[in-house]
Amino acid sequence: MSSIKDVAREAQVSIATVSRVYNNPKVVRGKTKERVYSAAEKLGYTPNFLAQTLRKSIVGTIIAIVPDVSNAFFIDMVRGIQDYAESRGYNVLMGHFNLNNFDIRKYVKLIKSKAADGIVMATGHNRHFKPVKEARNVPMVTIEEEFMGNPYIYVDNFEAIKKIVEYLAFKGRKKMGFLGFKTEEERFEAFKSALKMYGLEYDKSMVRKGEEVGEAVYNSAMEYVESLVEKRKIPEAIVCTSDVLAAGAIKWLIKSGLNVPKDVAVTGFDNIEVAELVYPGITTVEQPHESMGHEAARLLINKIEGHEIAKKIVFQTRIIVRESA
Amino acid sequence: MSSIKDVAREAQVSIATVSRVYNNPKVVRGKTKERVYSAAEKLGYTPNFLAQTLRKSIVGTIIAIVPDVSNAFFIDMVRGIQDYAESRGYNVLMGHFNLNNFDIRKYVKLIKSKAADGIVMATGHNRHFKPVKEARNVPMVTIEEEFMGNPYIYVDNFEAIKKIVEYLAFKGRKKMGFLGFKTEEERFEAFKSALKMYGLEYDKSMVRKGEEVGEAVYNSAMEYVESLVEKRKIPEAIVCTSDVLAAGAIKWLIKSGLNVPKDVAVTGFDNIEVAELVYPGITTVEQPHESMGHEAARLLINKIEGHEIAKKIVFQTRIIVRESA
DNA sequence: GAATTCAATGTAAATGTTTTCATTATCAAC
DNA sequence: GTTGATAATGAAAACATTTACATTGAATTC
Repeated sequence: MSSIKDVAREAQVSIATVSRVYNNPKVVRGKTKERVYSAAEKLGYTPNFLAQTLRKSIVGTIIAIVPDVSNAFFIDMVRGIQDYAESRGYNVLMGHFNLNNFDIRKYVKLIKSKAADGIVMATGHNRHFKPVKEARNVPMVTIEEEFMGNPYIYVDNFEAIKKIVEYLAFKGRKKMGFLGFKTEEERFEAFKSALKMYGLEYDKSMVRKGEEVGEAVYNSAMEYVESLVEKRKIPEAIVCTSDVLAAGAIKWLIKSGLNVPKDVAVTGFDNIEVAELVYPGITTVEQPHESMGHEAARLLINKIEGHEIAKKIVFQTRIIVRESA
Repeated sequence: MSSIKDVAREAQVSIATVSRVYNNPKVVRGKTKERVYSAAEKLGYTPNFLAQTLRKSIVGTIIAIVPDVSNAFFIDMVRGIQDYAESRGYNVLMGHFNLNNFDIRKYVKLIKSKAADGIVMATGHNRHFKPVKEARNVPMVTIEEEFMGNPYIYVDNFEAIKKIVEYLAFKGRKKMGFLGFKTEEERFEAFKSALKMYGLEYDKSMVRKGEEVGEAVYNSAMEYVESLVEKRKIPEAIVCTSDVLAAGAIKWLIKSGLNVPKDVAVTGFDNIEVAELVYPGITTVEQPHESMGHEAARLLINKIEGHEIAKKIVFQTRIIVRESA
């Protein structure tokens, strides 16, 4: 690989001039520029990124940490992050983690060692991670939940679930079940509080909150439906905390000879492709994943570059009505 | 940020010794090591990644380029890449592309500028990208198809489709349709050739090959089923080139009052979560996405580190039988 | 006690840039 | 033809490391 020195020699100028041609071309004479360009072309020269950032001490890379869950909406989020980062000239380093052995220190180290400038962490499990002192001064933005006092992007889960329950209540459904995970406390609280708000009875036996770690989403839905059928306590509606759960529930309800939505209405959360793909299509809450990623990256990069940024950005959701409810 | 110099001063040793403590600890005396460690601890020192790699001229970063399509299996692939890269101490930089305006030169530049060491490109559209001369000596491994003579990871599509057709023929299905995309030439050829092999008739009116670019997968399935129903030419089986297509087809078949699999059997490709999630579950071909990513990363890193590597790795597939066929 | 080894450490060059400051070239004005 | 101003360029320091080579000091051998 040829370096700036080689180009300088070839073009018969100093290395400073070559550098200027790339960084501040207007200060160098047209003819000299020509010489430098053709020398660079001839030698196949590309400025060395490492040397550049070492000298300028700004890296231009952010880390996106997403959970080790093949959930379609994380891709959209990552794309949002990546797209925006690119528009600001930043690269995105992929990080992912297993819920059961996540150690953010690995990523913090990348920041401290100047391999990257900041972190976007996209997960709904922040509360389960203990704060690490090393992460004190690391530029960080989280999605879904706050973490260590950093700015975060947030979807109004409470309002979303309230709207769902309201919609179902409006359609005349009274006995409602809930299918979600233990970690989704906010959504569950919203569910109970919405029931109360609309004067509906809360029946604990129609609730399942699975362990997120290591439990297949699909199995959770299956077991839930099986237990309902066994107990002969079929709700008129089931509020699910994801489209995948909803799809699973629908499948097993149909298999059990029940009709969706006639016997049981089912709602999802996320509005991922699956919601449109299954039959009946899933009525769900749309989360603007890509925009969320976008905003997260924007906040982070602004923070990295020393601008004042918002402490919290709340996204509102909307209900997408399909056939399942 | 404190540098090696500060640590050296604090520990009263030369910077070379500090460096050795991190890179070759066994050559430095226990007591000295102690002093250096505690100085580093006190100053919160982490070796500067940029300076390290600049000096050592090995970066430890690979780029993973995936299509700008939220297809679930790309996540698995990326995870495979990331997982393996991590095990070898490499970082993964995310790249993605739009089919209609992809320019690999952007990523090639990252390699030339030493921001990364090599590229894994995961797409089934390589043949549509024109070779760029800049990419000549860039370490690169592609998934699904060859590109510019680079090593690649490959799934035996021909064999896979043959097995599917065989399975359907064995189940007594005679009139078969095909739903895929124009770019999936190999799978289509396999379909036709398998029909011939089993003495079945090829009916062009039961084939749809959509334009991949810009066309929603879901719509493609819908239009396909609608046209079949309209023409009153319902095949006994439909071979789809992805699970998403299959799910869409199933949905519209059911909506049209047909029974899957009784009236029409439907098969997918990929074995992504959706295949399990919908009702009826989709009989499909499993592609080992994660392993493919894994292997791709392995090949690439070995190449980067100068080892001899295979020109091509072929993965075999297997049929996963569910309810749809 | 001098010579020999070898372990531990230090010195300084090298990696490829950017940028400050200094120098030289160019040109207009007198 | 000086002078002065300005435009163009160069020299060298700085960024934070690693590492080949040199030096020191202690232990071992005779």
